Amino acid sequence: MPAHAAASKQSVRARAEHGNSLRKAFYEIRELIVHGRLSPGSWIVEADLARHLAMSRTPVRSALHWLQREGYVIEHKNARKSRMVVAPVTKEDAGELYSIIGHVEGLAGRHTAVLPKSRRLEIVGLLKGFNSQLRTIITARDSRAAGIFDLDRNFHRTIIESGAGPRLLALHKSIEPQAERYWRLYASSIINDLHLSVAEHDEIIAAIVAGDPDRVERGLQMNWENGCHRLARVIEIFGERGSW
Amino acid sequence: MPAHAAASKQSVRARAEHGNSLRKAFYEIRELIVHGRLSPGSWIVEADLARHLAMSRTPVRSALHWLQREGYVIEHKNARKSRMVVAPVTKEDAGELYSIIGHVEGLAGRHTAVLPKSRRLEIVGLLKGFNSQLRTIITARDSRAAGIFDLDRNFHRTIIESGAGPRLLALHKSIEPQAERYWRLYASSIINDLHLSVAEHDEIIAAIVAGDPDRVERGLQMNWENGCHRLARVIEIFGERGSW
DNA sequence: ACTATACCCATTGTCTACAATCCTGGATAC
DNA sequence: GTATCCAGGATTGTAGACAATGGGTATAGT
Repeated sequence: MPAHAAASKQSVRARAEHGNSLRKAFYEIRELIVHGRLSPGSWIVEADLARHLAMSRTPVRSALHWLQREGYVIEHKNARKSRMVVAPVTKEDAGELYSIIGHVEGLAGRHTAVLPKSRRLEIVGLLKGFNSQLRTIITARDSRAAGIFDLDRNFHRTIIESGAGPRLLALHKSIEPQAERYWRLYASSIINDLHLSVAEHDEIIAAIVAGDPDRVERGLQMNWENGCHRLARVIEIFGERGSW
Repeated sequence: MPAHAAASKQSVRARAEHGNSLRKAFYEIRELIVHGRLSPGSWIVEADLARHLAMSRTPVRSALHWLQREGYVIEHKNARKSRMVVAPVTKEDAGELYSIIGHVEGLAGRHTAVLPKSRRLEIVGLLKGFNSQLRTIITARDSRAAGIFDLDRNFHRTIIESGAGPRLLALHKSIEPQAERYWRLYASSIINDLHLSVAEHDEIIAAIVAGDPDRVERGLQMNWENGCHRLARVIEIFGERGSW
């Protein structure tokens, strides 16, 4: 079948790209927002994004709706026309966001706390690993923000994935990445307080070892709440917009 | 401009419908799911829904993505083709859902609890109204499920809208309607236990009057947790699928 | 110079067409 | 009789076209 063979050659590329545009658009646009390449408050034009991502407006549009539902993008509605803008960055928003994440993680943590002891110790092993890596970075005064953020995220994600059911996990996955925006926008300054967060992580680990749901929940909530305070101080100094 | 005039005649209808399809699709499909007209676990075909709603697949498709993000619809992914099915109804899911709602409302309730006293009393006035209406229905043995559900929803929504910020409110609005599915599927049996829920509402009211955030949070969480237990018993008896 | 009005362009919301993929059913070979 | 494979329909994913709307700008009138 030479016809088939010829067709398959073309479809190698097509097959690889068909059905992935929406996902790709979602993650790429989210990346743009989280990394501040799309400045908070700036106005989004579907066609521009579509060109940038080399795809049609259809998947871009859907992706934007997802992002809107999750709070990365907000809608200026004039009658029935919706202008989308990148969600602005404010102290109030950070406070609410961090508080929600803290409570969501707290709820998941409660379940983690009552897992069988063997499983808990397994988890604690991972957590201690992440935390000691963080300590290493601190003492080395190595300020590669990316690595730090990933370690912190892995710490939390490990707890949540162990304890949360599918709904709670999905909720966490949709909310938590938004904290990354604030991390990245104000990272350089947050890093100085990293040792505080690491200490709070130790408390959380201890609580998991003890198998005390209330204590785990409180620990996680506190970690986020304190993180929010630390962040608020920085925002106070540097202003609310993603500058540049 | 006769051409313009002729065009405007056509556009009277078009103008009324332009830009509302997505919203309409979202709410109508959600309604279908919540009311059980789309049976849990059944397989969704975009084109069928589009025909049913008298619109093209595009807005339907977007609406389905929203619903997927919010958990009304889940995705059976085979490679890169996603088949959407109406989210099944299970005891586990109900438990997780109710727990999440309880904690989200609890968090909002904390803020409500620390509002100025005058505002709190104003809120409490509304709440007492809803609750006394519920009592009336109970004593009258009037089992119009719809009214009961709305009253209960208004009770909770009043608290949340008073205390929650935009993010938390959006979160609540996207999660809470899913409880309605369970209400409706098993309503007839839940109503018998309504007096318990009403009593719990009284405790919540008292906590708001006292201005005690912990107590308000606990009250709301308990209300949902107990509701979940009551629901679980019913599911146990009637089976997990939306029958009919 | 300032305001009001009308037009035009930028942008969004929807629709239709097409490409890719999956699933089912039947035909064929063993 | 059963297993396998091909074909065709059914369904999803993307692209591009088109209609509608809103805001900005140029122009004219005062």
